[in-house]
Amino acid sequence: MATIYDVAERAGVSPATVSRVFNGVRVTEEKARLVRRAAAELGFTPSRPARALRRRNSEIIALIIPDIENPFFTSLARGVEDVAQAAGYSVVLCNSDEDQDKEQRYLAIADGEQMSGVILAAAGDGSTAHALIAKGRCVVAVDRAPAGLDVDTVMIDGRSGARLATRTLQELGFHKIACVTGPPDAESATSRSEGWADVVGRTGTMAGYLRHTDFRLGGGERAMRELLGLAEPPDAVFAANNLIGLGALRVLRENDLSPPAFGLAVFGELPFELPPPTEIVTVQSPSRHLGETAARLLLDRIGGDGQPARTIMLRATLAAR
Amino acid sequence: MATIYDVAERAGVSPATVSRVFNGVRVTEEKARLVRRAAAELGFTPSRPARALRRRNSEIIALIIPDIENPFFTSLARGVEDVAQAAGYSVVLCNSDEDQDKEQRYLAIADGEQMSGVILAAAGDGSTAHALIAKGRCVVAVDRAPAGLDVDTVMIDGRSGARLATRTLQELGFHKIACVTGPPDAESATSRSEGWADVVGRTGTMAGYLRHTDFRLGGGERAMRELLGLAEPPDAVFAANNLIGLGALRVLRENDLSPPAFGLAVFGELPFELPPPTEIVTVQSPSRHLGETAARLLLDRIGGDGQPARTIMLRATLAAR
DNA sequence: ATGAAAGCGCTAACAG
DNA sequence: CTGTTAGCGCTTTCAT
Repeated sequence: MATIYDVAERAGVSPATVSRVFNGVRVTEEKARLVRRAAAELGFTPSRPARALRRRNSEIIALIIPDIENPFFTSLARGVEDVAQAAGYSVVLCNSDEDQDKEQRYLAIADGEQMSGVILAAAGDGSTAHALIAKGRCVVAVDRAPAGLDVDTVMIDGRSGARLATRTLQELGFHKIACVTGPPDAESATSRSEGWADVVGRTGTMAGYLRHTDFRLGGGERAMRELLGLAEPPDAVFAANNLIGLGALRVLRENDLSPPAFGLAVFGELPFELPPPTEIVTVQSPSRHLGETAARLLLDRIGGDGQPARTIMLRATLAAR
Repeated sequence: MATIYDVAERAGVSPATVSRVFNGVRVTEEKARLVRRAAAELGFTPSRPARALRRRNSEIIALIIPDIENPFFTSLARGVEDVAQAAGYSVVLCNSDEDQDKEQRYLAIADGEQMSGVILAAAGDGSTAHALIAKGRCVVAVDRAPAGLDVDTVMIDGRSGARLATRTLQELGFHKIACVTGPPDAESATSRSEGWADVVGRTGTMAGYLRHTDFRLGGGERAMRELLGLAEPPDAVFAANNLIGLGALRVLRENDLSPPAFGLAVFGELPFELPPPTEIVTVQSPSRHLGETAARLLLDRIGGDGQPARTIMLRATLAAR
């Protein structure tokens, strides 16, 4: 492993000069050239740990997401990555697997690793980030606002998106619209069911039509089965995320109730867009944009921006059908 | 930021003892307790850069994949993660976006960051990894064997899987079977088209039925359109990966040729399994297993295993229909 | 503009 | 078993 000393010796300059060249500090063009050549000849790569140790900051940002197999989060990750890359930061993707312990472990790593900041899509109530924040490290919450965490937050306006979806189902002629959403302690879950309730509540068909489950395929299947088993089953369902929607769709098809025979509205993009024909009402969540925005906020903070915490709401839109 | 010196002082021991406690080296239980308490009180987290600098190794492994939005790779990532975690390693996920430059940049980071090793699903011919290997760092190739890179490699036996898929189409009564595969310089692409040729070649219908494109949705669409435009179009197609398959499916549906009217076989799992009914022949690639195996090989190497490079072939299997 | 030198926080000999 | 000490490779004053 070549070091700046090796490079310095070979180039006939001091280590400090080598460091300067690699950090864009002004140096005579001639010496710079010498240094670059020597570095290339030696296959020199600066040691990031050494630099991080010295500067107490690693130019890495951690992105902690609860499910790497969910296209919503991978798309979000792309957004983060694009912005971070452009600013010279690397992104470490951490998959918490909806597990608070794993999440905590990753937060500890982000801390110990002296990473510049963390973008967190929290599993559960995400209280685990407090320690980091207390140490003055930059944290941005995305998609899920952990209870009582005073940080910049980027969210999807779930309530208005849910209203949009539910209203569209009504316009399509459905009137017994159920709702399957995520766990009651997740803001993203409750805001969406609230949007649904805004539209459907007054019609008085709420009894038993609201289901909380997990944001996964299995949850959607289970809830859909329960709904179909009701004495008076619904004629349509609003699924609060893509996986729930997919699970519901599966159960519907099993029961020969494919849309549009049975109304289905889904919050969030389906993977790769299912091949048409799809008679499904889709509310596109701007996942990539969400990531870009979160990254930008985080970079602001890393840059020393000290204003009070902001919350940004991104609106979901009806996909063309 | 508390350091081991702060902890040592507070606990009334030497810094070395603190270090020992945090590294599982034997220390009197009493002192250990003292240290742990002091550390907790100070909110001490060991500095990973400092440790990495000193030990010249960071207990991080990089996983470089060409497309984070492809479920094949996210599933592979899960496999890597599970094994690495269990061994106390963190995984850094890097998305090269099928871009050699990005890939190179990530390899440089992995080097500079003194990461313990790299698992690489190379974009293109991946020659870019040579420098790393020359420096004696551990590299394992996965899914794609970069030309002339002498490292452990984990692959899917694409040829036999492709044979399986093509033969199944034949058994279903299709006899003009086309093949859409990836770029000719990707081993994963050519091995699959070879498997297809093994089965179909003798029937003499090869003329114009083999298409090379990229491993993406758009590539599948384009190739499928071309195939349908042929004077004598095929009656079935073997898609060499999931995205190509999805693209082909889209075009088929546009043309009212949904399977099973037109035969479709796909190598690799479709996202979340498309909701049934699916009349598609699917050859499941053991993506997660692939990741687990690669991680295990890498950990072996990191552990100092010096045997000659191994190549492991994992077999794909026909999914139940 | 450049060099000398002092650490950043930790680990690993080496002594005791 | 424990403490002392010398760096790991880099950045960054402070002089020059």
